[in-house]
Amino acid sequence: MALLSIQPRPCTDANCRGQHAPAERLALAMSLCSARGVQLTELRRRILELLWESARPTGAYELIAALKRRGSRPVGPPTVYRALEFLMSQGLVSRIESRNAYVPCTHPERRHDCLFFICSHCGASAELEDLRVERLLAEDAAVLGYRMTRRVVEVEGTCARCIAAGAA
Amino acid sequence: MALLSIQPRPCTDANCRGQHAPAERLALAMSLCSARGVQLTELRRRILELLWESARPTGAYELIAALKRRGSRPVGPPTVYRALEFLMSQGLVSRIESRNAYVPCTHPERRHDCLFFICSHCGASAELEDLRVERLLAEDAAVLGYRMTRRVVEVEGTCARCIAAGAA
DNA sequence: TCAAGAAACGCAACGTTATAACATTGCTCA
DNA sequence: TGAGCAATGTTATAACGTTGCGTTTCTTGA
Repeated sequence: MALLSIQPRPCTDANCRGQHAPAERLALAMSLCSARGVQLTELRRRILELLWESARPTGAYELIAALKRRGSRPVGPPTVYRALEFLMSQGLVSRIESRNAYVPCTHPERRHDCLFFICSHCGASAELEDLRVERLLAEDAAVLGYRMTRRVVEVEGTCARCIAAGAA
Repeated sequence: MALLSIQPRPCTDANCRGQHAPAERLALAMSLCSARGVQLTELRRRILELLWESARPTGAYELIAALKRRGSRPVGPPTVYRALEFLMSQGLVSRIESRNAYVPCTHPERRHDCLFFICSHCGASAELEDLRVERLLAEDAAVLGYRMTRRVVEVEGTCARCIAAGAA
């Protein structure tokens, strides 16, 4: 399940600065962390790479199994969850709430909550930024008197590939 | 924790038809089910009532405990999860993904995915319908080539009451 | 350069959420 | 009257996540 060969997911952002090749992504992640005075340790980097290499949102226990397959000595759940928490705190990874799974962020240099589109057939996910949605949600929050701190927007459906392949 | 006295959550919908009093809500749920040829059984009704009575999204195991407290003979997790699945399939209940918890829908007669606003301080949630958000998400899905089947929109923040009460 | 403190990690045990697999009940209807 | 079906019960286990505490590694500053 998942964690295949290296294959960056397509960028759907018109303003993409082109940092989606693995080497560039790693360089970006490292430079962001060092600029912020935090450590992108070996373990954290390996987990981030595993997420980059996966075709879809990946669960914590899948990551544990993948690390073991890669020959790293076994790590327990707390270790992986701590690394994921760190990566999320740095905007490098997002959690997909509806799947209990994690995806790498395509634009960690911008701190925001993205929209996620998840294919219920193949499991793949796409990330999108839409300021109009953010504005509307902020507006609705204000109407209700809420001070907004976090957005979870996850759209489930069938992706173009699976529709073409005849999926329901 | 939760499941206090009966206290319908406020309706934030301008077109509200006023069915939020417990008796009216029950009548509406029963009439919807019978019109659809499905059974709102004793167990399903009790669980729905517990959700109505709760001040916030309620977990499955909390419901199990609440049923036991109420003197119903003990039910196991599969039983509760099946009832919740039924209630969700009928639009009577929604799942809050970011909390692993369940809330009753204020407008079960309209089949749609709502926006949820959740207070990270007191845990209360509010439901809102916003066609503009739905339209934008549908549009974004179309751009990506997705056929949308379900929306999860959960905004976390601090509610007006908690802000007033001096919460962070 | 080395002690002190902080950050990261390892580990065992446990808690929480959800489902699989199979048995039972009770009702309807030919 | 018993086959068929929906709903529920039972047992076990899978899947996801956390607590608590001890050890290692890194940083920092005299």
